[in-house]
Amino acid sequence: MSEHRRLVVILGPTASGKSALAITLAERLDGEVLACDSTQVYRHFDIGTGKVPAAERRGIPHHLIDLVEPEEVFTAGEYRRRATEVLEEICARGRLPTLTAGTGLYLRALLEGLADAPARSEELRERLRQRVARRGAEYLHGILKRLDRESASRIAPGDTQKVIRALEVRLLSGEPASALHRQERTGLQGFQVLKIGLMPPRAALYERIDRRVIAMQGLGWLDEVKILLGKGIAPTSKPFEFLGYSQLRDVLTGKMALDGAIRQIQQATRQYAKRQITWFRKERGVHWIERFGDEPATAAEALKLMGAVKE
RNA sequence: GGACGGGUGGGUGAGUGGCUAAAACCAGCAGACUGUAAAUCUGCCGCUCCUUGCGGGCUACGGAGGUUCGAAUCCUCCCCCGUCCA
Repeated sequence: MSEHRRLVVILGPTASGKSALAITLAERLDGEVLACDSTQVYRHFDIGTGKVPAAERRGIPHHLIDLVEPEEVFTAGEYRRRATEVLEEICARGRLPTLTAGTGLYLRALLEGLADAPARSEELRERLRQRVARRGAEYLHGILKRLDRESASRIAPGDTQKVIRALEVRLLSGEPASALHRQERTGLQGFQVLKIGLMPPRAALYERIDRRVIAMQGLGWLDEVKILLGKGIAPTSKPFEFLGYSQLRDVLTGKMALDGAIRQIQQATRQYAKRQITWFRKERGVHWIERFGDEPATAAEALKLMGAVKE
């Protein structure tokens, strides 16, 4: 019964056509779309994060988008809570949840759960960061080596961000992160999950990325950034770290020329796509389709996988 | 025509006699990653051979010669590029 609830996950690198496929499937199967994307949860950052405009959603409800303001911090744990709720609601309505996943960590957090570790503490992080500033990254890694040898051996000394998180966990919980990570976690319960992975040929994907950046430009991306800055959103807030937003911010403050910025955004996006591919390759139980999500053949194959169509 | 400055590996750019297949950064390739994840980090990155080693060989710093045990580094001529003078 509860196992009869289904969840379709469409995962893949940026620009692989996840949204298009999700909308097509949702239309055919009475579904609703939910995003698994760390950037689309931010309000006002629309064009560059690739949110599907309302007019192009063909009436399909979209969830887990525009959850927080730019100055807020959003995390994988928060995503998991929200996504679980939304999933329940969609199922209660008797509809099929269709998840588009670009953020591997969030997907894992939702499907497999997170360790029972403490949430981040800004004060503690600040103190640790100051340590790094004064004594260097190696020093902080040395402390971790003393408090949690196993994590220290897994985290590169130069990876201050991860060293700080491991120390934070150890200091706040009293237990090494490595031990907490070994504990049983409860993942998503009661769903039969079908994972469809989009993996178009690399060269074609990169071309599409390049073209999409230009297209976003044509949609008024620069103006969007101008408005964001005009609203007084701190240029240092989280979403300004997202692909393109930092470059466009620099264009507006005269630190960079537009054409150079575009080239840089294209490049950074290609690099990001590669990182996503590296992550998703390890994801288990994925039905890979080596095509873009907006190709008819892809939808046909996906529908077949779901047993919705027989040929 | 003359005077300087410069031509280095895919790019930028250090290097002024041996420690240099040549810093650093970028790009590229591969990878890691359980609350910042569109983030953060790691490895490789001239060719080639094998007994895979702080291993061997070859090629490489505009071109051709030369000096030297040894040259990207010094000398000569030539070819390009930039600036200035005529």
